[in-house]
Amino acid sequence: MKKIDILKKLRSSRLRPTKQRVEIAKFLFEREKTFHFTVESLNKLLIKKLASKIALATIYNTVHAFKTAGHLSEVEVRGNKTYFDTNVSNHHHFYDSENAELIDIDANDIVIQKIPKAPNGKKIKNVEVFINLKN
Amino acid sequence: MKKIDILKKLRSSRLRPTKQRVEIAKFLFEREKTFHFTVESLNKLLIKKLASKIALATIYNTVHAFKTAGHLSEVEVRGNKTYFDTNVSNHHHFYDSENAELIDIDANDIVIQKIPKAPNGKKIKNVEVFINLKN
DNA sequence: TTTTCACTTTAGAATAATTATAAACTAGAA
DNA sequence: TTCTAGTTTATAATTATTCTAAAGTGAAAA
Repeated sequence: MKKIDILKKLRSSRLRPTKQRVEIAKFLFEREKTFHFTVESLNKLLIKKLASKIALATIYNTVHAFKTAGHLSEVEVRGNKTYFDTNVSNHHHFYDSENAELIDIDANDIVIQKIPKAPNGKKIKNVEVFINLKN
Repeated sequence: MKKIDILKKLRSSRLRPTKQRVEIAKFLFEREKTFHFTVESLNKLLIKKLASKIALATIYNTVHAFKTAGHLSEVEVRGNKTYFDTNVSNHHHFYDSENAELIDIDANDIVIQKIPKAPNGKKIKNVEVFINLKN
């Protein structure tokens, strides 16, 4: 993803392309593969990568702004920290608890044959499959 | 579940049947239906139910001891709090985010036709399906 | 350009969930 | 009954996250 596209992405979601947002966006979206992270891990990686450091609060703000804008998705993982994913399409996850690592599974690689109907006036919003791994 | 069975359950997992553990176990396991809770909600319910109150740290200790012993399972739910479930068999969940409520789905009510194979030397430990609900 | 102001960033305080500590208590073996 | 390892408890500490309020900045308007 080019810098110009980063700027477009930010502007299209009514987020001013500040220095910090552009740097974080470049770090997150200029990748081939999807990227999974927690705010803590992202912060550490940004400290390594960037000359000037970005305030932790800004990283929280920015990640949430990106999530709200639909540029990041939040992944439910048992435990204390919140995981985010640059893959915002409908997909699933392997979770390797030994390395606290998420691995994407394409939506087409899982086919569900039978599913219960939603209870009392509710509808199904989405179905997430989470496959825990062991050695 | 009778009191005698509560005592058995505790002893069989090498947990001394202290007053607090017995009370918490009775509250959790003397039920027809499965019960979902957070430590916070359990604490509130126990305060209502019991004359003497149990220290919050003890509730954390006990819930974790029960989980380690296999009497409770932990459910992955996005968000800050940890949910527990008295249903320890293999099963799935609906999640109604509006009421922050979990609803059990029997393992037999979901059939997965196609599943990817585990990556690099890993094996599949278990598969959890999580169905988010909306109105 | 310069001005202006709503939007942002920031450091640090505040909050919330959970875990650690260490002293007092207790179940159950001897 | 005595003794001891296991347990409970109040409280402090830790961890993740959010809040606050002051200083900074993009970009529209003058």
